[in-house]
Amino acid sequence: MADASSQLTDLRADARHNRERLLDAARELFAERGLDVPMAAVARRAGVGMATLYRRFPTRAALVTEVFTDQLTDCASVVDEALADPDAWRGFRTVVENVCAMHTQDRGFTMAFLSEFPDAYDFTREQERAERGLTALADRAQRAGALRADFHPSDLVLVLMANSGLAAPSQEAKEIASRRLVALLLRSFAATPEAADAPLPPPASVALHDLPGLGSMPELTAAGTTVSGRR
Amino acid sequence: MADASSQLTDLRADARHNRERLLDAARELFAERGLDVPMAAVARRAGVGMATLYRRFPTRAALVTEVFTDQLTDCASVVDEALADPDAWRGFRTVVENVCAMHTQDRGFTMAFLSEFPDAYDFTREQERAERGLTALADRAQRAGALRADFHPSDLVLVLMANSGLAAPSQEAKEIASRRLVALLLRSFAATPEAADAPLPPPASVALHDLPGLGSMPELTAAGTTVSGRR
DNA sequence: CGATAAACGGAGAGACCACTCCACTTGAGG
DNA sequence: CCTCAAGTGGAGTGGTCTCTCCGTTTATCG
Repeated sequence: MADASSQLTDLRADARHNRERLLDAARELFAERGLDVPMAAVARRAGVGMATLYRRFPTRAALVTEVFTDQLTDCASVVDEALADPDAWRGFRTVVENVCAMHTQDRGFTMAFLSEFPDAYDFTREQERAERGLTALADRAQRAGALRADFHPSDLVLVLMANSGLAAPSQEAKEIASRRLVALLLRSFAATPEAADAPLPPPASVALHDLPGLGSMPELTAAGTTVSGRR
Repeated sequence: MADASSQLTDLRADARHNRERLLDAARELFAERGLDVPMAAVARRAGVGMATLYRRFPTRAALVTEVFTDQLTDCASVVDEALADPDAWRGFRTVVENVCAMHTQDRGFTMAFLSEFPDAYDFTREQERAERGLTALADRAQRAGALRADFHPSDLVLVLMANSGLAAPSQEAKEIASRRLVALLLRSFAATPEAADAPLPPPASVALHDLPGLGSMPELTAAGTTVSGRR
């Protein structure tokens, strides 16, 4: 069972190097374009051939897992930090804000975080650890009278999923929207007036039009452009 | 400019019939599986050939537009109804609840609603009409002192996008989650204590695992099953 | 009922993607 | 420096999807 470590150290120097390049490339592309980027794009950005990518990461899930376990453990440590905060509400609030910010900044992370990976055991384990921590955090805030009694742990999942639904033409607009949404939801969770009446971050000023919506849906826009418009 | 109507009535009887079948099929499939269903699936469900589909709706956008303009006008009429309600807050609340419910029940509608269609002029017009109505509704609720002063019209778009991010293994779970999320957000918008302290619908009880997440992302699960697992 | 244009179905061209195979290259121990 | 297994790149295979072309069918009107 020392395979996990030996497999990596037994790798030849160039192979280990390429593996890093692949992970970097995947990290970038997942963040920018989500988990469904073509495998060839990852290989190309890493400057290696397809075979190298597939030899190192036999399935897409393997690559995704490898890329995001780091960030997932970061995520969990954010929770631990928050549990150390003497102010239960501030701890709770910061975690929600931070996790949502992470998800907004990295498109792929959201998708990975909200998914189940049948193969990725340690991924799932970290996921559960994060979940337990979050529940503990909520519990503490509730006992401190800062979090409403009708809050349910699953509401956190709701917040995460809601946050993942946000879309905007620019990354910046997306972050503004996320901050606002999170503040709105936190206000709804707050039990004390001072927390509930904290000022809101600026509105997102996104309209129904000028949304990327189907811009991220190739087929629809492609229908008009690919054939008739391209040439 | 009488083209729009004449084009339809000039259609041969069988063609008009097939056109209806295509719209019905598309409506069903868009609702179930989103806007990105294969065109062939639409044709097959309608019981017609590909050519018929493409002759009637040259682009996917044309089909989408045709399918959803009805529902969009329904949407707008919900707003008009709400404006007729003497209780400004109830009107506001009902609209948000209804629109979100519509979106949760129809996957495609959400995608269409949150998108811009460069070609679909009447679609855009209805979108703007709905937007104006919603703003008026919010204005009235604000003047009545039922809606917080820091509410901004764009927050409605936030609610819609947030709602669209919800995912769950079953349609029912999705609706429960949506109801809860909407209630949470409405609570955050409410200016009066009685509105803010209304009881919440039941929690969604979705965990981080057991989410469809990448289930709707073919590549990831397919990677493990298609080749090695299928046979 | 027969002529004819409108409408039809489905095969197929072209693009894209996941994943594999194999002839060539290169790092590392002797 | 030589050997050779480990490592590599990229062409190739099979599958899916969009959109078109064309030979056949059929509604409609005189």
